[in-house]
Parts: sequence; C-alpha cells; structure tokens
Amino acid sequence: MMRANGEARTKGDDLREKILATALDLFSTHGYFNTSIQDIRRKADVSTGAIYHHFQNKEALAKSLYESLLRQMEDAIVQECQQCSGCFNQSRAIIDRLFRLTVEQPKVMQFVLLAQHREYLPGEPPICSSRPFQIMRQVIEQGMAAGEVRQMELWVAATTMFGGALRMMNLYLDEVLEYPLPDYTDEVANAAWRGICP
Amino acid sequence: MMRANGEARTKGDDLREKILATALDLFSTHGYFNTSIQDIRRKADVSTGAIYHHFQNKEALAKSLYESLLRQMEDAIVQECQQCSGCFNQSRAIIDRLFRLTVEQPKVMQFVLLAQHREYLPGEPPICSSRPFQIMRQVIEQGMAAGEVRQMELWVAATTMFGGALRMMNLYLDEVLEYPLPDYTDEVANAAWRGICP
DNA sequence: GTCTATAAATGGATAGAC
DNA sequence: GTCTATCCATTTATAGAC
Repeated sequence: MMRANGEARTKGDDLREKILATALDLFSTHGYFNTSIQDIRRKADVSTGAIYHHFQNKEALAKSLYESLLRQMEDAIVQECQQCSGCFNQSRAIIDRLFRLTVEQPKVMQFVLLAQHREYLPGEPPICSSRPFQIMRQVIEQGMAAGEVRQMELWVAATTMFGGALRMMNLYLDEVLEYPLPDYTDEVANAAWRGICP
Repeated sequence: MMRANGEARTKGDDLREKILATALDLFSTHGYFNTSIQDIRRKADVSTGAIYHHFQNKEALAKSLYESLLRQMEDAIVQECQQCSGCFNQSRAIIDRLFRLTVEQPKVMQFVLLAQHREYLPGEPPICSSRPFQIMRQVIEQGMAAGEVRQMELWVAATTMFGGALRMMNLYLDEVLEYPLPDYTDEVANAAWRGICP
C-alpha cells in the first residue's frame, strides 16, 4: 500500500483491474442484482478469495467501480471544456464527448448513467449531484453570467441544454436510433442552444 | 373470471389491488430486488398464498403492475392531447400533465420512468418504445408535417422537446429542485419549443 | 495473496388444510 | 380463495490450507 505512483503494477493490481472490468461487464448487461459473486468469479477466472481480498464485499466492489468511472467521466468532460471557450462551444464539446464515450464504452455509460445506484449503494448521492453534472451546470451558469445565455432558472437552462442529449444517449443504448450517435451531435447541440440563447 | 364490466368488485379484487399497491410502494422506494415476497406479504397484511393465487410469481406481479401503470399514463396523455390543438399546445399539455402526475404520484413515476425494468422483466421492450413515448413522438411528427416544427431529424426534435422536461422530473424525484415542479412548466415548455420551432 | 470448501441466511415458490 | 408451514435453491461471506 506504500507504492509510489508510476511504480510497476503488481500482479495483485492486475487481478483487481480484471475483477473490476468483469464486474462492469456483468453489472451493465445483467444488472447488479442479477450478477452474483459466483458469476464474476467464473467469468474473470479468479477465486472467491481473490475477490474478497481486494474488496470488502459486493457493495464495496460496486462502489469502487462506480466512483472510478465517475472520475473518469469527470476528467473527460473537464479536459474537453478547457479546450473551448464560450458557453455554446463548451456545451457542444461536452455533448460531443459524451456521445463518443457512449459509442466507445457503452457499458460504462450504461452503468454510470442508467443504473439505479441508490438501490444497492445506500447513502450514495443521486447522480445529478455528481461532479460531471455539476460541471455541466457550471458551464451554463457562467454562460448566463456572461450574457451568452438568457436569464432563466438555472436548472431549467441546464436541463434544456443537456436533457435532449442525455435522452439521445438513452435511445442509443436502447438501440432504437437509425444512425450512429455522433451523427446527431450538431443537430442536438444547435437545437438545445436555441432554447437558451438570448 | 366471467364478471362483466361494472359488476361489484369482489373481495378477491380488493386483495389483488392491495397487493399491487403495496408492491408499487415497495418497488419504487427500495427497488424490485430489495423487495421480497415476504416484505409485500407483511406490509399488505396478506398471506403468501394470496399473492401466489393472484399472480403466477414475483415477476408476473411486477409485469402486471408495470403494464397497468403504463396504460394509466397513456390514458392521461391522450386525454390531455385531445383537449388541445397545435403542436406547441399539445406538447405543453403533455409536460404539464407529466409534471402534475410526478407530484401527485411520485411513486408511480419513479417506478415507470426510472426503474430498469429489463433487469427483471426479460423480453420487455425499452420504455422509449412504450405507448406514452410513441404518442409524444407522434405529436412532434404531426407538428413537423404541419410546418409548426422545422424540418429536422424526428428523434432529435422529440428529445429536444421532451428531454428537458424528463430530466426535470428526474431532478424532482431526486429532491434537488427548489420550487414545486409545476412552477417550472411554462419555462421548460417555452425553452424546449424555441429549440424546434421554425 | 490466492485458493477450496463450507457456513449461515435468505429468497422464491409449493403443498395441502380450511 | 385464503391460510400456514415448509422445501429447496441460491447467495453472500468466512475459515483455514497453501
């Protein structure tokens, strides 16, 4: 536990990653409750003992996975924002990145955005108060302060800007869209922007 | 099983309703998997036998509940649409009704809109292809045909119009909104409409 | 650190009386 | 139609060897 950053990964770390990756796979496709420790053990080809060595219990495993993916998502969004200026450009960049993430890592988005974590992670705050969503609201808030967005209730402005995009991601994950998700980026961002621009 | 409509409700019907109401309560607050038949039995003050007499199994109980609530929601939306003309008025009326339903029956909306039914109802189509959502898309489709909505991808137009409202319902159910949901109706509907009007 | 074997509990579902 | 008692499968988690 005293390893410095950058040190060679131990075999234990690999195993831990393998367990997490397998759990993500199973949780996102069958759900947390339909996935037993047995299932993870079998698919990851590890032993029960290994799982319980790395994680206190099933819940802690899910919590660790959830938090790690949320951080990952936050980093992606922050990075995207820093490369743009202006409320529209930043909002559009966020949608663009979210759409690409959804296509590239559908299981991550399925697990992070759609699952009802509070059913198995008691005490976890709702997803809408997580960092990624906070950042989206901040972008809109700054835009409003700068006069790029017209004066309106902040929650309404934020849901107007990003609500449609989130629904589109939902539709993609439910496999009802005709074209690849990124094809819709511009139309979605432009339409949403019309809703909140002065 | 041969009762004509309108005939007096039997004691069995009452019991069935009681079981369904209790199941909705528990499913929406704790989730399907965190609710055992025991829990329903205890809270509804009925016996295990009664539950299994009225429903084949736990899954069939959930399915019956889900379908009944979806029909209820569809009726509410259709009724609302018929009292209005024009794409904007109809869309606004749908949002208005959805918001009121969310406040009046949060558990129903929690269960119908937010739960991941496919985790426990295998074979169930995704919620976005259910009748209520089909109707919302039809309203937009007709508006586009009539020239009230500008020409754009139908899915994008529909998510732009209703995506923000659905997110707001989400926020309300997560208890993060400052004011009562219906207070936001006009601002939400107007902002969304700006996104799709010509 | 990782393994196997197993404990302890809970769950869904059924049988059969009334 | 409704009840009680109970079976059987599954699950999480632990104990203890290597």
